[in-house]
Amino acid sequence: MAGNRSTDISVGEKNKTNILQAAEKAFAQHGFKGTSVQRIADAAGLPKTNVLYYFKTKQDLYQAVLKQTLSLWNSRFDLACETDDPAETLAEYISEKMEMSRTHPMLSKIFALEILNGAPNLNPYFNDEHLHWMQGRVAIIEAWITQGKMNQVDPHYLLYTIWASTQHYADFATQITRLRGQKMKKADFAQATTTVIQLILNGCGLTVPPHYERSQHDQLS
Amino acid sequence: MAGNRSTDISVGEKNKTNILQAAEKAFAQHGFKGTSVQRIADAAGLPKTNVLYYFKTKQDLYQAVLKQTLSLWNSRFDLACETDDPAETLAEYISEKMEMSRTHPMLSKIFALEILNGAPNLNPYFNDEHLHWMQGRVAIIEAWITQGKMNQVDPHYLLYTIWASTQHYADFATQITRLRGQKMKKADFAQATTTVIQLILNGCGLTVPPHYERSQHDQLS
DNA sequence: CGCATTCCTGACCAAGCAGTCATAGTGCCA
DNA sequence: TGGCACTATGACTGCTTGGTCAGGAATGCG
Repeated sequence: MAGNRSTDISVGEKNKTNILQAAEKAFAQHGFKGTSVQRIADAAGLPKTNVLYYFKTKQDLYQAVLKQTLSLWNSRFDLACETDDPAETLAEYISEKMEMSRTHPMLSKIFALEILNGAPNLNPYFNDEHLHWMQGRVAIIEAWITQGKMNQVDPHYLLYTIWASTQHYADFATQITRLRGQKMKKADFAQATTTVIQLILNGCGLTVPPHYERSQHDQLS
Repeated sequence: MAGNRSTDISVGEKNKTNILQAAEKAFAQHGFKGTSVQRIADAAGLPKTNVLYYFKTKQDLYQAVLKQTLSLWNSRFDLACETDDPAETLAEYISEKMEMSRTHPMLSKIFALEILNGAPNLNPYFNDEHLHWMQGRVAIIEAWITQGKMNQVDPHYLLYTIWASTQHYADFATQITRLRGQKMKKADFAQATTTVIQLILNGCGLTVPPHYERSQHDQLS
């Protein structure tokens, strides 16, 4: 038909991404067991058999969604080194993770559900990567401590705290929304981000870089 | 038969608690949808019909488990007032929550799963209680700030951070275990607790009370 | 046009599920 | 002894589910 000449992607690819989007939403909300292929198909506006045509099994589809999820873990912190400024580096890392919680809450939820279920679908490859990443980051933080750049804080628990307090805004959004009476908007996330940065950086004996400081008009009376 | 004369609880009560324990474990690991009544029955060593005899529906059983879960939220912080010492109060609160994550990880997971699923089973009563609690705690923290006892930190985000970074050790135990290579022991929890306290209290501009300080032999080289 | 590949789908099936029911054992009190 | 309440359970039912299959439509390409 006319009008679609610019889309050189095949109909198959288009359908696949469409299905993946619907699946992402469904899995994030209801978990693997709680999501039926029929529900995903309905959300994607396709017959169930068509979904099974592109992804042979529900497992395959879930694995594909999970793969996207793991891209969440990429960050500029991956490339940090011990000569970097800890305050700047950590603030940016927290900022990145908060932005992830805001813009991709469903992927965060899927990861959380996977962990809660005992992570049966996280393959050894990811585990190794993850462990390797962890060891590298821990070494850098320990170097910063040795150099006297920051307080002595166990790097493992520091990282867990950063993950927890940022992912929380995606995973526990339901709870937060109920307590606030409305969903967190972009400005709320900005405020939450500065608060988390303030807490953790000060907690490490670091000074919050000017760029990440609370802006004037956000001050309490 | 002989031997049971000291147990004045009826066989029914004994079975009920037995079933509840099995259900707690199963729901925490596989969620509501992912748990079959049969599985719970097997874990409890009873025929499925017997489980349904005590709890008419799977929903009922889940609700009963969830009710236990909500007891997690009780804390000595509930009774705090603005004349209390913020450092001492918050340190104790964090300590309590960490202890909950250590001793009742499954209940924490069930709560997390419930929230992730959109909290369809949290009744309005709990929501109201929870909101009321929140408002009370926020007021106290704001008073502390006004009194100059601690830095200006948005109380809401402070509380979220405390919840997140403590519950994390229950909900994400699988991830932590894989990264460490082994489960966290009691001593590890103690260290994690002091680290979280240090981070958050320093983050608020508070001094960690001596009792909650890292002990000497835990120091890094 | 002709053929192959990709795409699409209704009908169907076996398994697992929550929940019902009829039946039966058990302890207790009158 | 009879009756009642509680406890227990195998057999069964109706429904949802993931997945198969056979056949048909669209598309691209020589």
